[in-house]
Amino acid sequence: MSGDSPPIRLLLADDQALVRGALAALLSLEEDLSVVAEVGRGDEVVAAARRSNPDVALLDVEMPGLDGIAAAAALRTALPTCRVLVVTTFGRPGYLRRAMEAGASGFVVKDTPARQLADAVRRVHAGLRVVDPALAAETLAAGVSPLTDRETEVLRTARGGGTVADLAGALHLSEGTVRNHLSAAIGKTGARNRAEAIRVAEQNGWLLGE
Amino acid sequence: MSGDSPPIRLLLADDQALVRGALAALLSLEEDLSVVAEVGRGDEVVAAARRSNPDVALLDVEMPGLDGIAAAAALRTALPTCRVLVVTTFGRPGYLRRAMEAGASGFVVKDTPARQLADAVRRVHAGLRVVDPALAAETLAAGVSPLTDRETEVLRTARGGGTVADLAGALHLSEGTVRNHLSAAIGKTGARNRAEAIRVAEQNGWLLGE
DNA sequence: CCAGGCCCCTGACAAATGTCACGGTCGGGA
DNA sequence: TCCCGACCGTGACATTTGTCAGGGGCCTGG
Repeated sequence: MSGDSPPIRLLLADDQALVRGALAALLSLEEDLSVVAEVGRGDEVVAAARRSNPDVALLDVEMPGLDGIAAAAALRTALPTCRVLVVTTFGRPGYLRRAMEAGASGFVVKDTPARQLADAVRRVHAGLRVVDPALAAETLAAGVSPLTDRETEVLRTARGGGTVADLAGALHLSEGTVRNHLSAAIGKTGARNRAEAIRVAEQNGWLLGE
Repeated sequence: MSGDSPPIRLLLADDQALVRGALAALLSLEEDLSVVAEVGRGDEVVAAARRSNPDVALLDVEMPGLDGIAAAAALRTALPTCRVLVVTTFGRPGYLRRAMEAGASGFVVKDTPARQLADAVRRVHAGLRVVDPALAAETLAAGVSPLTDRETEVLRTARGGGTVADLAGALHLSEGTVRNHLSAAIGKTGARNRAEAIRVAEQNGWLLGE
């Protein structure tokens, strides 16, 4: 923090241009931080990082092209020295878990006061981990997704809201199989509906990833 | 814009503290703008505005307590001189329509480049209207909600994802009536499902307000 | 006054959905 | 090796959902 060390180089990834720019403005107020790249899609993160060589990347989870978790994983392998701080709207347990598994160093929800963001960045840059304690507890409580791969896939496809026949067609499965998977998912989520099951799974962040 | 006129006083309302603070930072970079109040709930807008007497209020639509549209209406009656600029994540046709009906002067989606925000604020302050042309066209095309009050209410309640019996209980209606309203809504939205109907109505912004 | 719209209810029906029991394949442990 | 679990499928079944045709009450505008 003594004035003459080079500033921390930041990459910002968020699909909403306005908040992206606003975050850039916010972070640029800090003397020791410098925004060196901004992207609006997950699949542009690695390329931009290669060009600009940031110290810390702030990634949103909900992004077109590639979600922030996957982008974090890709970034970690491409530039292992670059730390990742996930900044997201939704504090879903599964998001946090998967972000950490993907190699993120920090996880911040957009509810947190603006002043804490710069500190989070500095902490992450210093090699520390930044996680909201309450969310961490919730994550432990929620546990890993009980859904099998196929069930997850079926549920994710069902999100669009089609009939069983549609799902069967889209997934190249029999209607009966689709119904079985859905039934299993409904049971495991404790829901009474397909719709409820989708909501539960979504809130827990179980519908992400491949 | 000649340097010595007093700055435009701004009120910011957004439930996500981080973006709220970030927007404040972004707008504070402009010489002629000054953020005089920040709130995180719709039902705090009027009180904060009374205290700080802003020239322009930037309101998010999705907020706890009171949605941004309703807050805009309340603000317009409480402080008619204060202009309203709605800043929202979703460019839903119904949102724009209702924002305008509520007396908003401008409507900006969070996808727009950050640099345009300050200009939008200045335009609104100058008495002009600010609307994304593409979204305006879409709004005209989408038209007013075809749903009757009751249908809207049933659909909004059904969003939570319960069985017909649940809805009937929550709304103090007969199950048959609920089914009839749902059926009508499904027909009017062109959907094939309850779930699809909800999605369509939500995307068009037909599920807001009372 | 009457027509028309919205609201509420009933009852019956077809279609979609959810559940269950069952068999079979395949791969990875014990 | 054998067993277990995930996976795919079938078929039958109960339940829920969506549709339709009615009926009445209430209000509003012509």
